[in-house]
Amino acid sequence: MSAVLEPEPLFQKVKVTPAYQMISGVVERRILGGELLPGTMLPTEAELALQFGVNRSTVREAIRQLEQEGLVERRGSKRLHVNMPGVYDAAPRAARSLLLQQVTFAELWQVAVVLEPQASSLAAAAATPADIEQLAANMDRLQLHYKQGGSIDEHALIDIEFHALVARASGNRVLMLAREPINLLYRPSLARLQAVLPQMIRRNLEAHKRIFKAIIARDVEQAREWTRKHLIDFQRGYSLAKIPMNTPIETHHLE
Amino acid sequence: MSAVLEPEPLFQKVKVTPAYQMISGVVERRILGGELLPGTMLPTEAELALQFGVNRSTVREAIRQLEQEGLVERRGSKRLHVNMPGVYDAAPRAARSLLLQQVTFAELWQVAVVLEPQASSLAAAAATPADIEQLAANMDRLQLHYKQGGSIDEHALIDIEFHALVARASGNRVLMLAREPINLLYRPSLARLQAVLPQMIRRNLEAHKRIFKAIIARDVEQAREWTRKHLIDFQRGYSLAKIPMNTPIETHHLE
DNA sequence: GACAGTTGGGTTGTCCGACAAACTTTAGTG
DNA sequence: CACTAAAGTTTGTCGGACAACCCAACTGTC
Repeated sequence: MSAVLEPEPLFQKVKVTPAYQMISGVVERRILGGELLPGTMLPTEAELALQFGVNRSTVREAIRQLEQEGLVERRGSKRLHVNMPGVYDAAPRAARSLLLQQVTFAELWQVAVVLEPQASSLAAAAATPADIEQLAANMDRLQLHYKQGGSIDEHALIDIEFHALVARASGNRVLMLAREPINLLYRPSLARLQAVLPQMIRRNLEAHKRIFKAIIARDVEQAREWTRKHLIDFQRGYSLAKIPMNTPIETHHLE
Repeated sequence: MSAVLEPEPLFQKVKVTPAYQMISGVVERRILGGELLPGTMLPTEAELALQFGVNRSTVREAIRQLEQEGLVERRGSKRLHVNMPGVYDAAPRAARSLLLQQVTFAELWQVAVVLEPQASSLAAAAATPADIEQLAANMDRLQLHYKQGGSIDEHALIDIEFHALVARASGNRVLMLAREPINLLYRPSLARLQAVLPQMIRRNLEAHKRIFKAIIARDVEQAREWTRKHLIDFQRGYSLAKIPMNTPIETHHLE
């Protein structure tokens, strides 16, 4: 009607949020805020519907979101449990889409070469006895695996775990999150490389040993430096194996 | 029954997956596999229900999952669009949970101080004219904002954008993803700091200028070095402002 | 009384049908 | 031809319903 003269609107457009989003939001904040502790059992869907005053269908849509975020989990196809995701397993989805985007080894390496030394260095400063114990266990497994000549892919897994443990030992949650894509992309790269250069396994074992020792010794600089060399060695492996750095990383490990 | 003698079971337990998971799985694979291109408009819920042969409620639950993953998006009005998450906006969820976990400035900084110089350095090597244009535009805005003395929070936003643009100019998708948490956590830190130290704004402007120039000049080392100094300056600001490094980063910017 | 089998309640996964609100398209009007 | 009003779509939400499944209590037998 009187669209000509538009006197400053008395009210702003209200931001209307769907109920299912409100609900998943409320639960999310409760969990992240620490009110709902991991392991807590949530009420049944019907009960939730009652408490929130909405229909069960609506609650279910909210649940699907929370499930996807990893904040709640269905144990044994039954009741929902709160499941605060440890920072490390936070971003698997995103990394998966990376894989399919044909990320190259060069991209992976350029990030790893700065993040990993930092992780080691921080770990040397901050590692707790528990961290070190876990690292030691990992070293043992790697050594055993080397002696017994296990499968290449399994070796790659242990190798990756080592670096993940180092990152965890740093106690830096941002670092752990930032490292997440590396974690995922390492495996195919490493496996491919070791398939071509078997001697790589031995070199890796020794590199890990040196890094581990530096961490125990609380030698921040040594830890950083050995890790840097480890990474550079990794890259050298690629050129030795004559694999171009801009090769996309394999994607067949997806499902 | 005859539970005593259990001859090897003829059939294994079949893994039964809920329909909503099957559906979200199918769509996910289609998108990630490249069959459904970003921007494609999906059918309506009713149509999807028809095609999959399930009820609309079931389709909706599947959609909630896909939405959460960022693979589909409600653009503007209503209809669903395919939205292959460009690496940059990939991990907002995870970063949010970080915020609420009371991440400290020290943790943020320890990651930024290695990632950002690397980003600049790579950008100096790889920036396209389009990248540089965007960076220039950002510089202009920052300068304008400085002269006119705009709000602190807005300044922080432009500042953050600069670093995000640099990362994008690196062309390294892993780096962009790894940087994501930094992106989110920067704002509160920066805003807080600038509130206490107004001169910080001028220093930032000049640091950006130097980094920008180094990138245009394709000077890889300079770009890295200036960025490193920029970061160290940032940290120094914290101690100047007498804010302890292990202060948790504010969380009230959440919603 | 111990134990196996049965029964029944609780809970999830799925479906059907319905309707208001918001948006889009179409038709109609000046 | 612009512009408005009506009709049609589509989403968000609701209520109810039911089969399948899991768990626990119950029951009858030895």
